Amino acid sequence: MTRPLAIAMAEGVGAAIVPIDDPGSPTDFSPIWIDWPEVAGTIGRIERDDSPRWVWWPESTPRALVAVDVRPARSWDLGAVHRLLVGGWRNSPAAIWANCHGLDGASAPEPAGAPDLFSAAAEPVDEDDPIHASGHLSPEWLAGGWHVTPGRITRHAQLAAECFLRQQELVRAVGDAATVTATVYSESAAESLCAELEHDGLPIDLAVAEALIAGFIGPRPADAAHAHALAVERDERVLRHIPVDQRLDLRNPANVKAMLRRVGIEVSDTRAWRLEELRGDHPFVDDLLTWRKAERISTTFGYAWLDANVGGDGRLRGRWSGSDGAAGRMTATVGLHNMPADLRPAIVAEPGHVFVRADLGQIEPRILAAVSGDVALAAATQDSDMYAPVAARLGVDRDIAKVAVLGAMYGQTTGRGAEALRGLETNFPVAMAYLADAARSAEGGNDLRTRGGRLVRMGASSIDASDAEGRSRAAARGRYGRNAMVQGAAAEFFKTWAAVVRARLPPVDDRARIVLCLHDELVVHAPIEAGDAVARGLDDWLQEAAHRWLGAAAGPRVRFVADISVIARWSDAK
DNA sequence: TGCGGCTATTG
DNA sequence: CACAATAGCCGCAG
Repeated sequence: MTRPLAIAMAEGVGAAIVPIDDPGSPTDFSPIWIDWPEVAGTIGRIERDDSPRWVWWPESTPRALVAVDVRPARSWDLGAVHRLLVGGWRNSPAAIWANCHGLDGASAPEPAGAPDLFSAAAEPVDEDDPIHASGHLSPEWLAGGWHVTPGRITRHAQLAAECFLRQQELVRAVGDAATVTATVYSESAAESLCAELEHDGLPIDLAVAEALIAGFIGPRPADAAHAHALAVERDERVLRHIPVDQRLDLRNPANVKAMLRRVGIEVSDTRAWRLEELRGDHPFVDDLLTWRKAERISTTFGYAWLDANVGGDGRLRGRWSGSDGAAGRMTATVGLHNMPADLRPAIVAEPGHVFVRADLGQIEPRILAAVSGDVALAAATQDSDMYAPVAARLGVDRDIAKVAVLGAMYGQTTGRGAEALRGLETNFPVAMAYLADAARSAEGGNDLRTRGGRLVRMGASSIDASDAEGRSRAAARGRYGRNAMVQGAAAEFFKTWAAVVRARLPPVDDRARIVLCLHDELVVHAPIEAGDAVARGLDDWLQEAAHRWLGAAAGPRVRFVADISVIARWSDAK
């Protein structure tokens, strides 16, 4: 049994550790205090000797540990568990505490702000007491960060220990305890990974990046005036097609629509995919689409983006979240998840290093086979291209089968795939019923839980079926819920894989690090000589992750596959 | 100044 | 533009 240790720390002050051995009264446990100079050494030694499960409040503690070069293997991230249990993205200590104590988050006390007419009569608060009279965590106490003391840090650790024991009980109450506990561990590991991704950053070659950007918008402007002049010049190349007295703002979609009408083109909106077919109708359209591309680079992925997010060490850094949003996928800022493919040649491994890139093949339909327990669909996953056997069963082309399967998971009701949907229902009735059940439940406003136990909240009443707008909202909820069960389980599986890779990389080469997670893709930065071993590892560790993830609940055998390559730059992958 | 609409990019 | 995300700019309400 891995020993749980609650930990809280503050840079420059020290760390408090509270052993959690007895579920009786954790706040009575004797805490261990470590002064700042000894923090890295002592915690590193405990990690090596005992490998405990560290229990912590989210975000600051894992980041503080990475900053002192401690990367614990096992954790129980109270924020990750809270998000799993109650859904949504909140992970503040106040919200975690409230849920652990059966309190309504809405009744939480507001922090006392600047004195005004109404707060003048408020009762004085004791800033040394963490518990408010309402039972919630005291906002004044939480806000007392300016006065960080060993006593206060120790109290944080004790409160974390208390929440851990409550969360353990809540986790046991959610579905299959082994599955949910396994998810808690991998979700917590993902939070550690997020802290590490923020710390390590993604290698980027600045010279290559600048050259690529220059290809779209020209060389770096000397000053603001020059930048403005270049922007006017770019605008002019599009507006030249419009009479001078009728030129409008290219950044205003309504104006663009009006100018399109001026050149004889009538559209309901001006999105690129719609204008693409009209490229040949008038040169204005072609120049407009080129302008849009350049404008996007200029505003979102231009020189300012490099200046703001690339460090002096040539690493691109953004904020990472282990489970934001609806179904619990990882998210990242500053374009780490939506960088245009055109800029990817700038993501280059450092000298003496390679990227080992692996992406899961057809992850969502494979996950659907697993979570639904559909034996026929699981049989199809034995093929490295599972759409081929599905197409054979349906008697349609592979592309039709693929669109139909994706359509079923997204809730599509029209188009090419809709006809093949009936074939899916007769050949894979278990999987289709699983999706239909999720959709029906969500339409009615009922919350769902993913296989790993994540609550997917609908936040809507079931009385919406009276009018057209209400039916439309209900249908949207149905599509959302149907997809969340698959996308969410896929996210949980991906994080299981990432957690295994994170745990297994150091023995192969402790300089090999995960530098990017992209929903179904992992990028590891490794010394050249470790590249092949890491590549073999990624596949082995995928099988290990599949074994763990599938093993936690009964179901047919499902095969997972990955495409793995050892490359110098991100864009080199197929 | 905050928010919804529109747009672009990715999985 | 099915499901999800981040992020920029614009117009408009307050």
